[in-house]
Amino acid sequence: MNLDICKFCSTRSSAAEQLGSDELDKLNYSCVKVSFSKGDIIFKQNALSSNIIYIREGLVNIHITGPKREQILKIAKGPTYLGIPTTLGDKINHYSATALTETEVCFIDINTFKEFIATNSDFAYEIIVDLCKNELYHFHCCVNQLQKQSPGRIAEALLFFANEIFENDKFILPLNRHEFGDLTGCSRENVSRTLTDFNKEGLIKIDGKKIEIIKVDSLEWISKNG
Amino acid sequence: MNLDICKFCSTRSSAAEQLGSDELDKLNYSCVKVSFSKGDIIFKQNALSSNIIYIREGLVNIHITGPKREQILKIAKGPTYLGIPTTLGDKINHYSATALTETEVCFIDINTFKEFIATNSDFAYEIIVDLCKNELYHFHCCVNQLQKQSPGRIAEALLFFANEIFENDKFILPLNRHEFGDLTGCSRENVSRTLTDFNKEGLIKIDGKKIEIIKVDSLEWISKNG
DNA sequence: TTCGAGATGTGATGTAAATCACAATTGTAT
DNA sequence: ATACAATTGTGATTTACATCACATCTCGAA
Repeated sequence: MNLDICKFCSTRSSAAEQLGSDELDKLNYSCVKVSFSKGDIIFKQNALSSNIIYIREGLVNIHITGPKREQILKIAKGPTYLGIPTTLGDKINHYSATALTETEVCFIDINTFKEFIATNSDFAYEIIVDLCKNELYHFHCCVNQLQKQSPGRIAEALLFFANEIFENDKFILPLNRHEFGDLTGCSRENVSRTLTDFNKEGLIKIDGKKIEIIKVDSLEWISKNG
Repeated sequence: MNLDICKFCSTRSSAAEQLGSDELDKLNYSCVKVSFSKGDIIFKQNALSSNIIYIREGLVNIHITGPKREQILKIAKGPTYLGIPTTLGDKINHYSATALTETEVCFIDINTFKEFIATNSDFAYEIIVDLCKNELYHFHCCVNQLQKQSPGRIAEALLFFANEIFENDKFILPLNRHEFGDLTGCSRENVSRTLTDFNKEGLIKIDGKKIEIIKVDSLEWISKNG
């Protein structure tokens, strides 16, 4: 698999041939590639950050410490950028990022990034569209969480994993029941109960973390109207 | 008051002197200024859009139709841009915008906007930071709505109006109780009750829509921990 | 294998807040 | 002013869901 899709990595490698080692060091510093294992913290809420994060490959849990419990804001899936608003803005991470799978990450220096934006308007456009997706997600999230009751939110989360993350009706949930509750705004117990209900009604099949969506339409209905 | 702060309006007026009337028409079309009265719909959810909206002056209610009730996502305050992700993305409005006060709006043609981004990287940067603010707001919103109970959400909304919108502890709420509930995810009755509670406890003073924040600290505490 | 810790399922109970119901108040047009 | 509609306040009832409590299951370490 070719993971060398980071714009800054490619820039570096093509430019490297014509550069002396001092300049090469400087450029190396502008994009550093790091691997994370499941459970590793990529960056922490409230910490200072001067890098843009490019998730090359892997699933990442984006979460914050809420007044009562940990709140999962979203599950990010590579390839995607993280921390652009933070790093362009007040430089303080407004959320934590934790690897849910083996994850390949590029840390891109802010100045390198800014230069790239300035000389490449298509890229700026691409980023804005990417941020757009986030914005839409959050609009979704807000309505979802506010108005639907728990079965609706849980159904939506299941469809989200099937459609957006795994692109498959059969998948292994990368969260435990507690974390699934942190994502959907439910208690651990409520998640359990609702999943077994869905199971009994034949909407899904569960075997621990292995989940199979059976009746997509019914789940979609619950997600929209439940 | 000088309202001519729209980048595209200024471009037009300075360029206009050297242009023939055909070219002028074309440029006029690229940025159209419109006034809205209180209650007017600026654009509607699900409608097609090929314009970026620049709110020059005024308060705008950003809302969507949820499964159960209308949901207010945020109160936008000019000067600010709206619809950038929409117009760069799938061109369908993902929310409605309704004027809460007299509002001055520029409708900017997408091509004009794109050209401007391409030739002005500072501007792209500015927009990304602006979108960033939105993203942060929504993170806030999500945790807020999910984990706090209603007094906390209502306290936060009151502080939001005082600090962000009116920059004054005394203000006239631009929403009725029902709409205030749509913003905070509460029923009309719950908003009433909570506000009278706050009033009785001396945290605020209410006279219909006139609200005065008395004990900021207490409200902040409730907003954070309530 | 056995053990034990963490994860999960499930019933009983408590509670925040929606809903229902109606009264009181305010605003608005005639 | 009068009438009527919309908004707001407040009590009573209902309900979704959290919390509590405890049983069961899973899985890794000894």
